[in-house]
Amino acid sequence: MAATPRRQPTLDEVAERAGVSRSAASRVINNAPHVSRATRDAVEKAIKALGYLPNRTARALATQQTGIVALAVSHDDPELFADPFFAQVIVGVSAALEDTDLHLLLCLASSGRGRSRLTNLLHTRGVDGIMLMALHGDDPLTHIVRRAGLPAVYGGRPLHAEPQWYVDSDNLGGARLATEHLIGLGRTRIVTITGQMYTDVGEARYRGYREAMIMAGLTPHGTAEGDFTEASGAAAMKVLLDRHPDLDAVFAASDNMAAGALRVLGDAGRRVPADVAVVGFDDLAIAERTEPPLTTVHQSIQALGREMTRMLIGLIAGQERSSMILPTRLIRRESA
Amino acid sequence: MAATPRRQPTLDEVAERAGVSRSAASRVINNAPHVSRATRDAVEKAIKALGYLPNRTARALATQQTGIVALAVSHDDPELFADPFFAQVIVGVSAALEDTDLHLLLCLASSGRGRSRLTNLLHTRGVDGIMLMALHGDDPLTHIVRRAGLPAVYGGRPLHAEPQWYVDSDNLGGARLATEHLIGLGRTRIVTITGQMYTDVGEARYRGYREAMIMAGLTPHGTAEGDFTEASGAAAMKVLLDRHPDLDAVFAASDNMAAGALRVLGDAGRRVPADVAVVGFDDLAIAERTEPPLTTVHQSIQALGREMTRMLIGLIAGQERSSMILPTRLIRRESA
DNA sequence: GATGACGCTGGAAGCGCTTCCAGTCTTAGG
DNA sequence: CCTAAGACTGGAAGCGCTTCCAGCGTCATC
Repeated sequence: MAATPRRQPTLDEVAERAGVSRSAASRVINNAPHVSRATRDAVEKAIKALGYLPNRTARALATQQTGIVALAVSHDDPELFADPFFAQVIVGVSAALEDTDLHLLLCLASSGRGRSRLTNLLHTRGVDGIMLMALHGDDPLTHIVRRAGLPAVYGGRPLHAEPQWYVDSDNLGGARLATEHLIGLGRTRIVTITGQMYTDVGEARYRGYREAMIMAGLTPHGTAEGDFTEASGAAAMKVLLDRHPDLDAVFAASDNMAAGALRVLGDAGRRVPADVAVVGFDDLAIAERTEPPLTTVHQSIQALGREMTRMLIGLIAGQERSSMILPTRLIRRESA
Repeated sequence: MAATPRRQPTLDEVAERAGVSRSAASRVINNAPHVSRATRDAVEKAIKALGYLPNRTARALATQQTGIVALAVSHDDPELFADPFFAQVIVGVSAALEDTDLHLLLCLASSGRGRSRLTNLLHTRGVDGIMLMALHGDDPLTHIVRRAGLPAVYGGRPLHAEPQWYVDSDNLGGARLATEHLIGLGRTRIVTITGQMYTDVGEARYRGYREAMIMAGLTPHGTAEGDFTEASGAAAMKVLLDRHPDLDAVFAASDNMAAGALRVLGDAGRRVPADVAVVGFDDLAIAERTEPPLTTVHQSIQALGREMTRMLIGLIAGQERSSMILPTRLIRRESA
């Protein structure tokens, strides 16, 4: 037999027991003004005695607020979702939710089915607002969300489509930082391994590299595109070594790609950092375990999640908010 | 300015437009019996014209079903939550939810605050049921959940406290499989590195090893306790080599520990599998990348999530259900 | 032609809460 | 002592949906 959902006491029972009207009891619970000391005490006593807790659904119907926010992730490929990135975001979001009475609904919305479920959720007013992560350029979610007309905050920006509210890491600035660090080391033949150039992250990190080079009076020395994975970093490194055997530094747009590059450099007999300095991006756990440990750009994913959530809460409350860029910083280890 | 939540059309408007009563319209939507062809057509036309979608909250209030299930995880340590394990569970859960109209609420409930939020969620009837993961022996969540009287399914069993409904991997059987494999290889001086013995997983995997040994007429050759991490596996391996220099095989209760053991064995000059055969447990990604690749016991975490969800859905629907143990199987690679 | 049985229908009563509003009771000020 | 401004109060009307029920036709059966 399935569990028997005990019947919870209702506000009416509380009111009756306290000898007041339901409205009075309601006022006590929401501690609204115009409640006498005596009423308050009586109601509170009744609440305690009955173990009363207001029914969420009923309250939601009356107030038109569900008390739930959604986090939609546009990847349900287990491998990609398993990325610690999402876990970090979720931890950040949860932290920000911790002292509100909002709860988190998680939607994996990459498949058609997932997307239509999300659409339905939004249009049936199942949540008060939504956070979106990891969208590609023209992800259909963008339209779905806009049409629903609910408060929505983006984590990162879809390329070429600046949403009204987003929180993003300073990819441009971080890449510049990394490149400037290499330049400061006296390197001049600096190449870069980029992420996919059709993503905002990939594009911004490349732009940061480029800007730093030009500002320093150097010319970008070579570029190869990867897809943020270790394997792609290794492949890109091979291409670059082949085309620019004289390179003396590489900026990889992700730690994973940097790890791949490190491996290839080692195999090619180049010493790091003596012959080639390497810096990555993300500051994942892997960065501490590469050989040598990786100098990289740190971004706080938890902070990203936290700020998205704060922003969303603000929007739901009807406050003015503006988008925000979270700072990144260079972590110096031994590879550069 | 915050987004303006467009007003959605209501059932009354649909009914009016279709020229029928609200109850008739409702019947069409829930495709209940006793609806004439004409009524159905009229209502469906009105629905299409108005873009109507039933309000979730209102429906929830009337039916006493929220359409939301919770997944509570008793770890919010980012490091632990980042474990691909949880991501896999979530993917499995989402898959099972995909063709229902239930949604997933995620609760990180290890802190006191998190737990009281969860308690509140359950008692305010914010969800229809709950799935619990990764509980230690006497986790307070157990009581909280029992008291709430909602359908609850456990992933894995808390030690010494068999919940009424759970889904678990066959840890005992898997460990036996692993040990038997080593025995089949002709090894006789087989040691084991266990997980924490105060967890059900740790205990069951140890028991499987022990039973297999005894069944084969061998005596357990040596045991060291780890905590499922790579570092602890390495430490345990050192101890075992020291105490049982003649060992010819090791069964590690997790791939991470096996990886640590492999490293230590290599440093000690033992060849794997020639001198010492090693088998792990979990079949994580790491198992394919160790040197040599690790023979291990595979368990499907996604399946775990999926089955938990199916079971919960059944319970919510009032069906009879019984707990279930998911099979594990041996994956042969090169370490044994 | 009377009689059920049955399919369909709309009215109405909830689900459990919030909130508006019109009253009643104080109280201070004149 | 009268009055008006507050402070409280409970009744009632929602929020948007489901569902029970009584009522109505329509048909096949006797």
